[in-house]
Amino acid sequence: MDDKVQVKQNRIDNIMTRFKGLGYRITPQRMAIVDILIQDANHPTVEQVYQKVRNDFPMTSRATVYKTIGLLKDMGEISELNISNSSSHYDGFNSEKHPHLVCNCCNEIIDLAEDVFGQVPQEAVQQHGYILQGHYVTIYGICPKCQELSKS
Amino acid sequence: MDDKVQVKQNRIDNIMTRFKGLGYRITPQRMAIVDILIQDANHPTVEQVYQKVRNDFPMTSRATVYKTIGLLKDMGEISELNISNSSSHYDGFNSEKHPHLVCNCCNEIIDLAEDVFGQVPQEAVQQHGYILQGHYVTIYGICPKCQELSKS
DNA sequence: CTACATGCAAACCCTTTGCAGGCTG
DNA sequence: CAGCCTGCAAAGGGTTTGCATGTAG
Repeated sequence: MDDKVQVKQNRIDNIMTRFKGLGYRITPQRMAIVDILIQDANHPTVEQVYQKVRNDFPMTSRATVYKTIGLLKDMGEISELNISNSSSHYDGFNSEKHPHLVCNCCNEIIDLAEDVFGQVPQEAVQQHGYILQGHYVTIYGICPKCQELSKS
Repeated sequence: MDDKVQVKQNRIDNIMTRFKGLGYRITPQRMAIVDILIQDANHPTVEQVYQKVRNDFPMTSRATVYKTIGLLKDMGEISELNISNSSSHYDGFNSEKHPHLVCNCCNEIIDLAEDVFGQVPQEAVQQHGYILQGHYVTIYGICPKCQELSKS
């Protein structure tokens, strides 16, 4: 348990170091935004990040959230999930490495273990002469909680 | 070859019959839109469908295309691909059954064979108590044509 | 005559951008 | 003082909606 917390903290520190190295500044808001994206296992949307940052920094604007998330995306530190056609969700870890399980009812998004699909994408791609760059897997279903709710 | 054409034609006929059964009318424009979505293997966007319909029906508006595609989506006859965060692509066949291979360079989208992943999604989902409803797989890479182009 | 179909324009949502002012190094 | 950071408001792109008109059954 403490290990996981430590891993995330290290990740945040690394990101901040890279940030600095690229000539960007580390501000309290940015710290908070990065924190939310990495700590939060819920793959938040920009709006959700925005609301959370505002708990601590009420003056924060959406533009700042968008801009910071844009930087992190360009740095390859977070990835964008195109789960639905409305707003994008963001994953603080590499989304190509693990599938996502989405509840069609409450929209909960949970991470599945890495490498469930092994070499399958590589083999599938080679047949078509493609060079593999990544793969995204989204599985849809109904979560246990929503199954319960639908019974009553 | 002729088989494939026949399969698609049957599919179009079935959709039209369902359309009628639901109380909707079959108009030349709608015929054309359904035709494009089913015949076209390129997973077109609304804009692309719009442009194509306009070849035959220059007065067609975007709204009509959106509304017709909306109906087909609700009927479960076509599926929406959230490949990128910009405009949606539409697949005339069940997208849960086959992965898509997308070229990061020219944005070509091709269908891979069905069932590449077998029972993997089912197993992954059961561990979390979910009821499986579907899964979407998108694999990204560089297609042979773009590999050639980048060499020169 | 009722109900659906169409085109237009406006509204909407999410995201990006430009700009003026503020702050950091 | 150069350059990044912020908030605001405006613009942008894709999609949806309301309404008046048209048309099929």
